[in-house]
Amino acid sequence: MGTIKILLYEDNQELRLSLSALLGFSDEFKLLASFPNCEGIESHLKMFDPDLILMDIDMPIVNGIEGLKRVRKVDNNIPVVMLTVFEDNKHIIEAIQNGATGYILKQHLSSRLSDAIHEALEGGAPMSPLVASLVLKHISKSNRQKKDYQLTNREKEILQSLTDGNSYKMVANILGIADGTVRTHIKRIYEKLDVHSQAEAVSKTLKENII
Amino acid sequence: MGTIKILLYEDNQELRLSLSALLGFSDEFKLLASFPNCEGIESHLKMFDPDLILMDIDMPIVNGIEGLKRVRKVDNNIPVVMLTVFEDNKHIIEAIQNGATGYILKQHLSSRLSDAIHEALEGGAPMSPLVASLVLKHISKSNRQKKDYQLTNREKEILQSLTDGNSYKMVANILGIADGTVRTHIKRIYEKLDVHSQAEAVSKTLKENII
DNA sequence: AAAACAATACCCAATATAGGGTATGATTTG
DNA sequence: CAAATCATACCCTATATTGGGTATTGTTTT
Repeated sequence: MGTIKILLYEDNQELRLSLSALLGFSDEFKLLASFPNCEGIESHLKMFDPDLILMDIDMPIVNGIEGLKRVRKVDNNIPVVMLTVFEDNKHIIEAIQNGATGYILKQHLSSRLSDAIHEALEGGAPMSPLVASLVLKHISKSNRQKKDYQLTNREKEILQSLTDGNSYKMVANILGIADGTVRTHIKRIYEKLDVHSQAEAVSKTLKENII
Repeated sequence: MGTIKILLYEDNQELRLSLSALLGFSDEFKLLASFPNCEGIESHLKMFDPDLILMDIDMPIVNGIEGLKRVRKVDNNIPVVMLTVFEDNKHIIEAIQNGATGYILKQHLSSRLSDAIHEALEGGAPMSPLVASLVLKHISKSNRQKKDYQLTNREKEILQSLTDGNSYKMVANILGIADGTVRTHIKRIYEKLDVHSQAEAVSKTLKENII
């Protein structure tokens, strides 16, 4: 494998220099250029054709999240490893949702940078454990403790079917029971969920992950 | 800090032995006991009071996911690091959703185990990069590319309001326009989404993240 | 400037849904 | 074994929703 060509976005000059030095230790890395923010990143991509991008998040003018979005508009594959001093929940999740490849805390840079670059190029997602922990919490939060509405199994089946967009006649057909029976169940479901229409029931069910 | 007390669940005897050896290299680790599956894990917790649990996923009788659930029922804090040979998307996500602390591929055990244990105890989430990558994809998939149904702004507003569970009369009130107008918009929305009821529209909207 | 689109508003009729009942057999629970 | 719960099924009526129209006023686009 040839040299790994890297672009760097970082507003802090000191860190830019030390990253440059860090990458210079090995001649498998080549720092093509570095910029103090993501302005014009689209043209940088064309101009330099990098293998990987290292990107700070908190930068003036055009920050890392915005930069990441711009990159992803034109290239969905190039690894973008985010760097940050802050274990900033919001930014981390936002970066990940926008397709960041990995997320390294600056405090771990000296020990992890080289490994991280290789991992990113091999399809992995280099991540400081503290970052990973935030991500995990985000996930398990998102299927957080669902309220228990004490629905019976049959009621859950019916609510599920309603939630799939079926009218109650369709539900009756699908489950092979009479319309009236579906109605009875639905009445009870509405009582338990405290809703008064199908739309509300579907909305509540999907938003609260009830089933 | 004293010795780190560890419980191990792993059905493969060979691996159990090699893990035991691996932990034995450093006297900061103490393997309290190991079991071929998670049966009786609740009483093991009481009996041994471990600092950390290492757990295989694929085990007979009571597997790692089920074991993890049982642990989390009685203790939300103890780190549980999952081990697996398979980069099995489903299991990984399921484990994480059930509160796994970290997730190490067995192929990385010899190089990563010791670090992983420390990271887990320090509140981090040790994760093989390939695992992390799956997790990230899971997250960004969940806010994936939304189809464009070419709704106008007004239509989006109205669909949003419907999706919040409002009837169209309520929508009319909220937006300060006549019922009939809401109706007209809704008709067009239904056409564009190709649905034929509020429930279907709400369902499609929430499931496909349309707004 | 003509054509297309967006947002507004109304008409009618057929169907669906919501909320109020009652009832029965089967199963689960105390 | 009695009581409670679950799943089934039906009745009635008022209201909501859907699908089919037409129409006016601006605003964009061509």
